[in-house]
Amino acid sequence: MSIAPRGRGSAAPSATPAGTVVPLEDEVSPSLVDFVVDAIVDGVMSGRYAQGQRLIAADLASEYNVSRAPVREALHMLAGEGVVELLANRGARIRRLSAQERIDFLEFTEAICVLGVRLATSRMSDPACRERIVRAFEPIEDAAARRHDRDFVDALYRYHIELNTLSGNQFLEFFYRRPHMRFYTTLLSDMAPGGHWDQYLLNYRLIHDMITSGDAHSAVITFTSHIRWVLRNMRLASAAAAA
Amino acid sequence: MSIAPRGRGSAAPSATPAGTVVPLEDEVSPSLVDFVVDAIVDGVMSGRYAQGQRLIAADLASEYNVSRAPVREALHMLAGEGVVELLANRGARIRRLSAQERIDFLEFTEAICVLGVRLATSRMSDPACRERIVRAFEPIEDAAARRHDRDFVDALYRYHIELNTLSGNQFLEFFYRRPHMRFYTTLLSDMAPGGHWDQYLLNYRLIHDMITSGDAHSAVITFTSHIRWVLRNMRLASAAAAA
DNA sequence: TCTGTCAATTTTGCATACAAAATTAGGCGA
DNA sequence: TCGCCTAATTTTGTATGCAAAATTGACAGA
Repeated sequence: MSIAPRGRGSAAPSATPAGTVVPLEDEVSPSLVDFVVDAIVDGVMSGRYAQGQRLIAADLASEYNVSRAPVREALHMLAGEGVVELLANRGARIRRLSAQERIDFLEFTEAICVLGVRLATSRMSDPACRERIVRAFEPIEDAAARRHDRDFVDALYRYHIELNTLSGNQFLEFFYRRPHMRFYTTLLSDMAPGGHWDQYLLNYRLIHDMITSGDAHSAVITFTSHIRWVLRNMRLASAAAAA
Repeated sequence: MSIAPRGRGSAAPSATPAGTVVPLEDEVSPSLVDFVVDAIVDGVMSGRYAQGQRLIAADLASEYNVSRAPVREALHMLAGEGVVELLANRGARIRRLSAQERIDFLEFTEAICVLGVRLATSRMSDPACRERIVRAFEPIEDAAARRHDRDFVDALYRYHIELNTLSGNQFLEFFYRRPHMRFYTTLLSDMAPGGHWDQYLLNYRLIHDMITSGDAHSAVITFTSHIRWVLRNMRLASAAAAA
């Protein structure tokens, strides 16, 4: 586990029994709130916190060796992001997405990412941009070779971060980089490549080729078709599971 | 101004000088955090808080007659939403969007709303759905007749809320209803209809006709063309202002 | 007049205290 | 055994205190 920075207030919360993490002055001092936010997001990504799990402020406080105040502020921040949900008088839970909501989220993401694909593709005449995209594709190949679904979905997420950054649309970049997008995207890894690793990778290679060739229209068509195919698979799997 | 509910803690914060709002037990008691969040969002919508304005926690606390704790939690929540930005050791400001960021935001919104337009249009065979959309269009006509840009943009926002709700995509609905979408959309009213009221309204009537006719493809094309036209106008106006 | 410095003031960030709501545990009757 | 009631415990929501960072303001020197 990491170590909480320490700035102001008075000191670390009083009780510091045997095995707890002692806070130390690091180089810089981001706020404890940021520290806790990052820790919780990491915990969710790594699967340490499960969907729907209740988060007890006091437990988090002692785990990260801070008081409840920054923990509660962090939880409210994450609630604003949509990563946790706050129940009146009953604290915070990691937000849980039903299969349907995850399907809906992917459909939503398609709409967002299409914009990034379209705008970034029209910048491929710049070799430096093209190079960034080419490099961002490598982890996708790597994760697919290892058949590691979590890494695969994460690599796809990072690939689209690159696209959205190159798009030149600041808002798109800002939005896609926020923790909630990473959080929700991670939740897709349960369903994403499913049993279709080969076709999935083939599709993305095609998308990548279209993007790097600078043909925005074809890139959009190819990307959209791929996501619609994934959505069909997810809906089929979901219907099968219900029956 | 409204009145803060009161639940637990101990009581209202000690000092209650002459003209301050005395908290009262209302029917229900949503948390003070929710109360403050709503109050700040309302303040931003109504223009009482300006873009970039610094929000002093202690001032808000005494204004709403609560302590700083719920105010800080509310500010963190709004920071998670992207309505305010938190600067380290320097508190909160209402988020300010540059002209370029507002243009980028509209381009982003296009991508989102296209999904709602497409999905909702395919539901127009249900008369009840169609009726809701038809009614949601009336405030648009009304605001346009009054040439009231803020109301106009707000009516457009609500119209798209209806579309996104009818879309059946729960995530789209969830996302579009969040305060930050309303907040950012409101910021567009500076630039939105600009000097093009008549064409803008004509375009939206056409979009509305396409949607209610149930022709999803045409609805998407019409909507996209309209937003691209608005984007061109905004970019021209922005370039002209820079020169 | 402008600019830089330093003390006074303001404001933030965090820890802590405590009442009320929620949860848990234990016991009692069916 | 099961369900229900009540008391003990946990947990939340809010208020408050205080040290450090940021801001303000007054003042000296250019």
